[in-house]
Order: sequence, then C-alpha cells, then structure tokens
Amino acid sequence: MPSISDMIEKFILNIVENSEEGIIHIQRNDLSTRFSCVPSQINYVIKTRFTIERGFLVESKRGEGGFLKIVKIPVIQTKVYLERVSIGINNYIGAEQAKNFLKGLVEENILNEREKNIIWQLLKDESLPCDRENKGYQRGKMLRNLIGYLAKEGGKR
Amino acid sequence: MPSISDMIEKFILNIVENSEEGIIHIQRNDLSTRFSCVPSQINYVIKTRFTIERGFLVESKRGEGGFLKIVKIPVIQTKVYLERVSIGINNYIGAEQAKNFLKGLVEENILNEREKNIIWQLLKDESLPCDRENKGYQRGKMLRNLIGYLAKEGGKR
DNA sequence: ATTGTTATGGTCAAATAAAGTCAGAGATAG
DNA sequence: CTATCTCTGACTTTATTTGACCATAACAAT
Repeated sequence: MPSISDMIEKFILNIVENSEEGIIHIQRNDLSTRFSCVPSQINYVIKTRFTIERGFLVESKRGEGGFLKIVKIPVIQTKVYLERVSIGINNYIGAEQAKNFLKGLVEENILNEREKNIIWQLLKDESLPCDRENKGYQRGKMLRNLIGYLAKEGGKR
Repeated sequence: MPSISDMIEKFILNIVENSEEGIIHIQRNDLSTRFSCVPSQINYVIKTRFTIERGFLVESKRGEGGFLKIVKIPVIQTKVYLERVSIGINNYIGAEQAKNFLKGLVEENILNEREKNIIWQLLKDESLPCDRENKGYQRGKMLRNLIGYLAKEGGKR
C-alpha cells in the first residue's frame, strides 16, 4: 500500500527521469492539488526523498512565478564523495577536515587550485561568524551541496 | 511560468546586450504598455534586477521626453570594481542580493560560470542552516573574504 | 519672466501569490 | 505497544503586482 508521499515521489521522479538534463521546475500548489493533499506535504516528500544522499539538489523561489527546481545528479559519484568526507547527517566538519577534503579534490583534478581557494574563503573559520559547533554543522551542509553540484558537473573544467 | 517581471527583465536585457556601447534609453510607459502592467512595475524590475551589483547603472529623466537610461558598466579595472562592490556589502546580504553580486562578477569576467555555481552552492539558503538574520550576516562575511581573495588574485583565470 | 498644463517618471504601502516551517495528530510496521 | 513514518493546518517568509499619491521637466499662454 503505497502512501500518498510515495506516489508523489514516483510522480516527480518520473518527470525528472523523462527530462533532458535531469532538471525540472514544478509548482508546489500544482502537486498538492493533483494529489489533493496539503501543500506542506510536498515539502515533506522533498525533504525525505529528494535529498543529496539520494542524488538530488532542490532549490525554490517563492512569490508569483514561484517554483521548485529539482536537479538529478549521478548518485554513485555523490555517495563516493560523501563517504570520503564522511558527511553523515549532523556531522561536524572541522576546518582542517574541510581543507584536507578540498586538497583531495584538487589532487583528483576535480577542482583546480583557484577553485579550491575560492571555496576555502567561504568556509574557513573567519567566514562563519558563529560558535564552533555551528561552524562544523554549516560546513557539512555547504560541502554536501557543493559535492552535489560537482558530482553533477562530473568535475569537468 | 516566469513572472511578468522576469519577462520584462529579459526584454530589457536583450536590448542592452544588442546595443553598441551597452547604453540604452527606454520609456517606462512604453514598457508598461507593452507588458500591460502598471508603470511602477517597471521600477520594481529596475530596482530588483538592474542593480549595481550586476553591473548596471540606471538614470532617468521625468517630464516631456522623459526616459530610463540603462548603462551596462563596461569592464573596468577589476580592483576598482571589486572595491565598489565591496562597499555594497553590508552586514546583511540576502540570497537574491548575493546572487546578484555573483552575476555581476560573472558579467565582469572576474568569475566564470562554474565558479559562480560553486560559490552559490556554498551561500544559498539551503547551505546555511541558521535563522534569516544570521544567514545574511554570514553571507556578508563570506563575500567579503571572497572579494578580498579575488582582489589579490586580480580576478585572473 | 510667470504661471498653468501636460507628460513623464518615482515612491511606498497594501494586496496577492507563491513556498517554508514546525509541531502535533494519525497511521503503520515490527 | 512503541518507534517511526506520514499527514495536517496554523503561522511565517519571500516575491510580485497594483494603485494612490508625489516630483519634475517641457511647453504654451499670459
């Protein structure tokens, strides 16, 4: 007995699979109407199923002309990267750990030096004006999203 | 379904791109008639999209023969540009504003598309798991450090 | 020169149209 | 029977659209 959430997932998945590029724009209200559920259920589906770990990036825009943008990325690469940096949910990523991870990506030609430096500017301690615990948490989020993007790009330059 | 504002933006952008010199004169009422919207919507588009961060200057004249003059600032000395931009970085930087900064840097050839995307992954809302106020504050810090780095590098690629 | 008229453009706040959050209720699998 | 997953709705945040009212410039008629 598939739940509504399962059906919504399937529905979205289908659109993504059949899209060129694996990038789609949908509207939250459209979906909730189609499945006669409350809009926030769409958020639930997105949050539980279209995660980085499963190979998706999601962005959105509010207001008139708003949308959900769902991007499918190659899962296998993503998983490899995620495991390498050992980013689990709620994981703490220290500055050193982040630095080493970036170095690794440069060594593998996934990033060049300049890109590494740019990224470092954004997640070094001085750029995150919050307590240590949060710095680590934020680096985790940031790196996940970065990895998602890089996986999709295939690290090509 | 792009919003009307998006279409107006595209329309203006197209004219600017196809102009010699990157300087155009348009009339607010012409535009609002063409897109059947109220005149003040044009102001909205100008204010949210043709910003200094993205490398545009806008001047206008009222009264008979009035106009909007939109200038795409030509590529200038990177450092000068960066200095100008960094002045615009205050304590709170919203997601849209950050996006505009990045777009501007790309338009000025200081960043390439890929670099812009990488940076965006790190400072978009989804990557900063904290409240709105703090997101803005952090983006400020991050962008300042980024610009500091780019200024040193001279924006060369 | 002064004044009135008309043609522009500018500002701001309210209304509308999305999407996001979160906590609690309900359902289900082990 | 309990832990986890799903569903719901009230409240929040953000982006866009609209309209009422304001400011300025050119022109025409004193």
